[in-house]
Amino acid sequence: MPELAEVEFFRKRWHSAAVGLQIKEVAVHPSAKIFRGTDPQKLKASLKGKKLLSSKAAAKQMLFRFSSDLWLGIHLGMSGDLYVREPDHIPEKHDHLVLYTRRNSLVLTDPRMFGRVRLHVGSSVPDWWGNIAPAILSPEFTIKRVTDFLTRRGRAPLKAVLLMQQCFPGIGNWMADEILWRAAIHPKQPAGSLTTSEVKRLWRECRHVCRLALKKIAGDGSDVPADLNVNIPITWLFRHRWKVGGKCPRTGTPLVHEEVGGRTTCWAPARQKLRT
DNA sequence: GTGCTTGTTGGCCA
DNA sequence: GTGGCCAACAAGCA
Repeated sequence: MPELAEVEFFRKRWHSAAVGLQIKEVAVHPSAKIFRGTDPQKLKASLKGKKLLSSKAAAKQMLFRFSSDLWLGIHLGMSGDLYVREPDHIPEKHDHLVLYTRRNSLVLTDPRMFGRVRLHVGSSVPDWWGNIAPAILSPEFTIKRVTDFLTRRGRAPLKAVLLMQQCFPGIGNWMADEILWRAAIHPKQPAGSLTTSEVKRLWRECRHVCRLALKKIAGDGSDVPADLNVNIPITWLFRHRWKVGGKCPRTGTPLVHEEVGGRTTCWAPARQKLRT
């Protein structure tokens, strides 16, 4: 499930529940594939007794910092979820990691196990964290950067290119469709064929969708919204894209669904025309 | 049973 | 070496 804003939502949920608290006990599901590359028993032994100091999110990744230079990196894959439960939570079928504090328990659940958990020890962030591309809302995400990337991936459909994390960190399937729909560009349009003004529109809508998604999904302040997605306005494609017979909220015309770039893609043909 | 699913990676091929 | 495409990973849901 999680794209940029959902990831931030999950980070906040763990953070606000347990920042400053000590991890009294840790439960791991030793055979869970999300621990690939990391020894779950070592992770368990390392985290026990440590205090959660801070956290951050970038792209679809999260990083939780604990005392003693310990860092927990989490990627939620397709179906991962972080939630908070009572202090005596008994792990359920897909709960692969549980961190117990005196007040609650932090639970990582992921049925499909496309997610990933890793441990890092050191005084600074792990190398892989530093390799995440500049955030879309950062000054480094420039029109030139986008133009160069689209040129390099010139023959690929734009939809597929928007999913590439090297340039568009945090964008996933629904955000890509939302951006293309707002920018009024066809998902199959070859990335290298965009006009200057189309690239500019694309760049602007990337930033716009990221900004609004963070606000609506992850919340404004330090508070965590009660639920994911409850605040998404009806004017977004998001609210219509999975409905049978769904209509474009701007034109009222039918939406279509088709696989583009290996992913189910939704668009409004009335707004998004393919240029040849 | 069938055919999907908000992600990423590695292998193949041009 | 680079870029484009696709299967694979695994489990649940309609």
